[in-house]
Amino acid sequence: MCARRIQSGTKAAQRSRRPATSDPTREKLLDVAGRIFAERGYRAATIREICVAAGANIAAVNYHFGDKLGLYTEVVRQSMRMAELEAMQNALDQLAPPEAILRSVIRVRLRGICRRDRPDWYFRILVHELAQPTAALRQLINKVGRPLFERMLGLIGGMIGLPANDDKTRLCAISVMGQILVYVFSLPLLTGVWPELKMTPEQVERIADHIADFSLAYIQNFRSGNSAANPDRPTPAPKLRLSK
Amino acid sequence: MCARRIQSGTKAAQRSRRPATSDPTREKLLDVAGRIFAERGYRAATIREICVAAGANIAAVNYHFGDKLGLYTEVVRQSMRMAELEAMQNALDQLAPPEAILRSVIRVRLRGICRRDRPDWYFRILVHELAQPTAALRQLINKVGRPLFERMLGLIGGMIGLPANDDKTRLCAISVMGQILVYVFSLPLLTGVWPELKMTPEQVERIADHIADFSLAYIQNFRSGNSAANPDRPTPAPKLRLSK
DNA sequence: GCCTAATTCAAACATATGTTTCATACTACT
DNA sequence: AGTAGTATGAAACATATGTTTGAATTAGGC
Repeated sequence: MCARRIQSGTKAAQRSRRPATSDPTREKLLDVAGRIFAERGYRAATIREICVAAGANIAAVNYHFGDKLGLYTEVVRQSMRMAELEAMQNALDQLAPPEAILRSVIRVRLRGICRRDRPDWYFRILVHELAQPTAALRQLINKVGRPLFERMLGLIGGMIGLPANDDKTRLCAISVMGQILVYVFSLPLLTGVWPELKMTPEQVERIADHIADFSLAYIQNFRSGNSAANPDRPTPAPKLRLSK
Repeated sequence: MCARRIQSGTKAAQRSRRPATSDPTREKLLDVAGRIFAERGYRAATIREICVAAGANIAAVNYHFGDKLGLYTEVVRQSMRMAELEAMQNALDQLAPPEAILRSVIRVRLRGICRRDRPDWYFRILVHELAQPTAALRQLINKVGRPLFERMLGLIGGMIGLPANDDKTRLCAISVMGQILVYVFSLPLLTGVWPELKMTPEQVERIADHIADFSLAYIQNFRSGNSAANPDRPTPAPKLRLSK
């Protein structure tokens, strides 16, 4: 009878007490909340909707997680654990040629986006966080965005013969990431103007290959003939740095 | 005394009655609402916040626009009018070489994104609509997304020698659009991993040039040697269509 | 100068939603 | 079996927010 009062007072206490016990309703709540938060975002998702979807009482989330933000934080943390795992897994193929690695990274990222059932929640949650930020955004950037970006920087920097912190390397990395992210950030827009786009596994594979081809055309050309990428360019490409 | 009751009953009636009268509070309300809706999205924006920012009473929006959705609809409609105007303006330079046109389109779009003061509201509103759709999304796609996409399709299709409705043309158009949109959809993420990115006019110009260079490398190479874009590609690029 | 209609205002109303409360059911241990 | 700690349930509470109401104020026409 006093347990819940302790929890509502210090939400973290209850967490440290039972670190990984298999509480069925708690697990169900986390699972359902992940789906709903990813779908609607933090603000639009309601505790009642989550609880009825999980078959739990309205007070359950408050009992197990302190408050709505506690639940959200736990969902984000869990999602990011998965993201880290995935990143570690991908880091194994370091000995392949960089072109193949880039192709693989693009494919894996794009695959992770379209499977609706399984959680790539951190990606859909990231969409909502970017539209309407929460305290979780910083963590999400550091744990999800940065690893992908750093990986791209290392890969591309090596391929174009520039350091990872060169502006040109960063611009190229953003170009590649942009081509990937557009399929998760603005998928409704794309299907709106291109109804045949269904993101089936075969389509995703084909899209990933296109993005790799599209990107490698510039990257490999840059490597060979450094500044002569586009002869018919109007301005002669001044080499000023973005960060002065 | 009965006027407001008529309005709340049929919101459109009041619109048709006074088509373009310069009502100061109505104008102020629209202006402020555009800013706030673009910033917070439809759901998170509150009528009270809009009204106090406009120096109007809480009942003003209900009196002038019927309800919150009426105000939002009007804001979106007005934004899209501007978008159309801009699109018409850009369509003038049709006689330049396609490379120059593509470069210009990229630059104009990217410029429109970063000016915080002026309304490119439809772009920031589009971000929120994609994260959390409303009835306005379909219009926004048709009026904002489709023109840009169609323009890209025509341009790129002509450059790579494929029809506008070819999958390859569409993939290329999405690649270009993705590189642009990533700077508006995930700017917080980019500044998170690259703090020096400030989106000053000079930086924006440099970024636009990079995107053009990056894209033209593939497009122009595709035009000259159709399938031999990447010799060291593992799979031999099967030519199956995305839409079977 | 007054009257009618339009507009503005402060307050109230209705609903949605996060949160709390206390009673009840359940589980594990002795 | 009995009991302490834990979990669940139904209802109530507090707040935020869209909406409405009726009075007060202003503007324009005779």
